[in-house]
Amino acid sequence: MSKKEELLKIAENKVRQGGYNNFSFREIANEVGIKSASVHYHFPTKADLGAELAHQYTDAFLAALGDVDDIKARGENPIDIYTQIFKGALLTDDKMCLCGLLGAQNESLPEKVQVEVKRFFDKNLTWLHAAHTANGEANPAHAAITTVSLLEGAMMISKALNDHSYFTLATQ
Amino acid sequence: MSKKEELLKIAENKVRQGGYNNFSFREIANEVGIKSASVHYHFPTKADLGAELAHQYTDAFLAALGDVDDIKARGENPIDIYTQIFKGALLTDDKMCLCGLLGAQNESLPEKVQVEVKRFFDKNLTWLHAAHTANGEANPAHAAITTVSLLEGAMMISKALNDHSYFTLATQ
DNA sequence: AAACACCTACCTACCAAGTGATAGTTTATG
DNA sequence: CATAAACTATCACTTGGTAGGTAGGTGTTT
Repeated sequence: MSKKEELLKIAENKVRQGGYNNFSFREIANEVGIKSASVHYHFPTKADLGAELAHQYTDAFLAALGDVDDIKARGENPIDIYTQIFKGALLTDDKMCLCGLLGAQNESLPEKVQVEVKRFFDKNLTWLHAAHTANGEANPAHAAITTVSLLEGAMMISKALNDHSYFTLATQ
Repeated sequence: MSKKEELLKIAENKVRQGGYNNFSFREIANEVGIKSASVHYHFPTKADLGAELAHQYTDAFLAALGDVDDIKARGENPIDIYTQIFKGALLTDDKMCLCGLLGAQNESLPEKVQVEVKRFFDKNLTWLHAAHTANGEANPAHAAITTVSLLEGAMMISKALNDHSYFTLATQ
């Protein structure tokens, strides 16, 4: 794992705990064993780091989701898959969704980062629209926004109450 | 309106835009026309300010909700009232729910603030449990967490996508 | 009435620590 | 030798917080 990848991984954990302002170049540099000035070699500005973080997070999330048609071909329900991936993110890492937290504090973010957060939700809604359509939902647009809202909200409240059982209760 | 109340009002707006770190004593002091050192007279530490902010927000929110029995007695649906109050907070102020944002970044908050955020959601879930029970729901605990999750999530995504129509779509 | 203590709500002046960022330099690798 | 990836050293600025002072009001004692 390259220093750059390490920096992103550490920054991701910090952002998922406390938002965009919850990490500094000095902190993440210390944790990977380099100097803060060297972080600027990999990421010219903090906004660049934040944007790349959200971009890679989105790509990894979509890759984990897979293809709606493939899921249907396997005889599985894509909405169940989607829910399980959200649940995994919360239970495995005990952390919020990166783009969920960033989305909530959207107004205070550099524009570069806002664009990537928007991309995350656009892609999620597109995927969910396809999934609900494949499921024969009458109003896939409505079902899509409802699905992602419920999951992000349940995640947020589980973190606020420090009790994952609320997520389980909301999604069963 | 006293200086203290002004400070809280300005801090609230900033937190609802970008979280706990999105305001400083200097900023809010400047905006009300006093010095940052004087803010410490009203709030010994930043954590005290944050905690009082969340506490007052919760009280105001509960007051706006009113009593479940009264709502039922008027022949209205308390869940509709609850939804409308959430919608009003988003549309009127164009801002996230204060405790929603704070809840998402819970891990990075001073404990004093965490306690108040927890209080917000505990009280909300209690209110919703009573509301769904009054509505004759078979599983009021499940319905309560589902209701608040959907609304908080829809709010977050509407902010992320900078388009309130997603909130409307999710709640109709 | 005058003197006193006390309180509220601010002030000035300062501090140590942390912030993102820059310029220029060195070291290791292919 | 060239490039990548780090370094040292420093910058201007912001952060929460503290120490101590002060003007004006209230109340209480002499």
